[in-house]
Amino acid sequence: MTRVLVVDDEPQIVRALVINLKARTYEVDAAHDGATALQLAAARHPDVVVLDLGLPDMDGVDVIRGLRGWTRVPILVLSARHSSDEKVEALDAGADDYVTKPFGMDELLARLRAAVRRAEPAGTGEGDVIVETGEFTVDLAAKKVQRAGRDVRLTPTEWHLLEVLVRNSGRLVGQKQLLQEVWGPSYGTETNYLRVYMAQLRRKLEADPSHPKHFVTEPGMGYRFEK
Amino acid sequence: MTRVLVVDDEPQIVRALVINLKARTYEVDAAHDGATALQLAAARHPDVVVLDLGLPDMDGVDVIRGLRGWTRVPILVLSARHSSDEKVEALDAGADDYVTKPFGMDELLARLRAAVRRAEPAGTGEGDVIVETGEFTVDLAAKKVQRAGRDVRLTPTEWHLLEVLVRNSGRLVGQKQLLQEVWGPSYGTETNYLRVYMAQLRRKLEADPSHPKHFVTEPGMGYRFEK
DNA sequence: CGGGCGCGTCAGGGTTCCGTCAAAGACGGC
DNA sequence: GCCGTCTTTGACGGAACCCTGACGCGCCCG
Repeated sequence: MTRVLVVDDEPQIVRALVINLKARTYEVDAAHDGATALQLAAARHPDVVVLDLGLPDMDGVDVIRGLRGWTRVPILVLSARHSSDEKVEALDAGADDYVTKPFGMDELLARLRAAVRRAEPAGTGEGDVIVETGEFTVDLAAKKVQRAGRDVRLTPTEWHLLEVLVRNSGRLVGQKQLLQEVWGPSYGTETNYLRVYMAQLRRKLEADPSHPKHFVTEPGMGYRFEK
Repeated sequence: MTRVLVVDDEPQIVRALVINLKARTYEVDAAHDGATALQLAAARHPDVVVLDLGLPDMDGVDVIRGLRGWTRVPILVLSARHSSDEKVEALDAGADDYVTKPFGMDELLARLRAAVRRAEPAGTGEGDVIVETGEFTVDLAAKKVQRAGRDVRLTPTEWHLLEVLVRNSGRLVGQKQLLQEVWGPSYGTETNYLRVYMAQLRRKLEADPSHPKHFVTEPGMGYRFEK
């Protein structure tokens, strides 16, 4: 199920979007100002954001920057402004598309589909969404982990953490980046979360959890997943 | 260098685009019909395609489908048609964006930048910048150092120091600059830090630490990293 | 020829960082 | 409204890391 975050301060627009999106089986969250939008984005991790630039509390472009600080989620900008400069500024700040009001619902939905489609992982054909180690296998598409032939049960947070690490296989991921990608942009310093959840992952997946081979700690820097 | 394929049958539009793109150091190919476009795309593997839908030999949407059969290259559609149905059809066929003529060049270029930006890998396993010497390799993105096939563990400070030196490969880096980049702006004179950590780096990476080949001391001035 | 300066090396101590455990709090399902 | 699961906290021992001071060496210059 695709999750959409709608951000607009005009209730009738939000209403129209929510109705149309829900009718097409999207899951929808709505925010009417920038602060709520950033908070909801962090909490719910939408697959795409529809963002009106004219918000009551902050500049829409700053909302884009706030999101881009920690996520690459597609951002589709709505705006009453037709000026070329506004469009360029929003797009260069990290927006993916820019639609001027009034807009046609069909067109908006088509642009939304396009944004979601290209954000999907490229590995549809033969791309290996499955990562194997000597002891366990991770299927990123199916969100499944197997060990010794048996499915391993992971909580949502555990899975999310595993996913970020596996997607950066072999590469060091800084603790700040991990925290922000899993818990949201305001959690850049709560390193104790990492300690607890890394321990959970190792207990569930490593052969010898106290001497991890695949989830390696780099003291003072971050963690690294190694096949 | 980013390569753009421009497809349009109106010579003046192609000309305007080519001039503007080349001025911004894009590499540009141009086609005036669909068949040539598909052929050029296959031969040159552009990073983004700008496609006019009104072509003389075939339907623009079929060009999109032809491309999407084998590539996910971003496609930015240009069209004189404002109808919503046309847009929806093109977008659902696999286009990434749809701009109606007449268009502003600034806006088009901004949309092009957005399309290229989101197509570039978030960080795929390969494609990292790797610096090699005869004895060890440094992967700056993965924060990984290998020597004789084995991973070498570096502490945060050691890594930071190595990073500054490697980023200035071949150039002399003054001790003051090194100190300030690694330890912070208020540390301009504690040269003993440098001595200690340079020794650590050499012990971990040089074949003969007391006769360094890659981390060269320039007495009284600073240090230099040599491949 | 001797002193001074800059650099390399080593080892100890204070501090930060990490793994582990347990328990309270929040959330959702029945 | 209760119960089980998941998340968030807090505390503690141990490990890793950073700073520091001392010493030896080679080079330049007096």
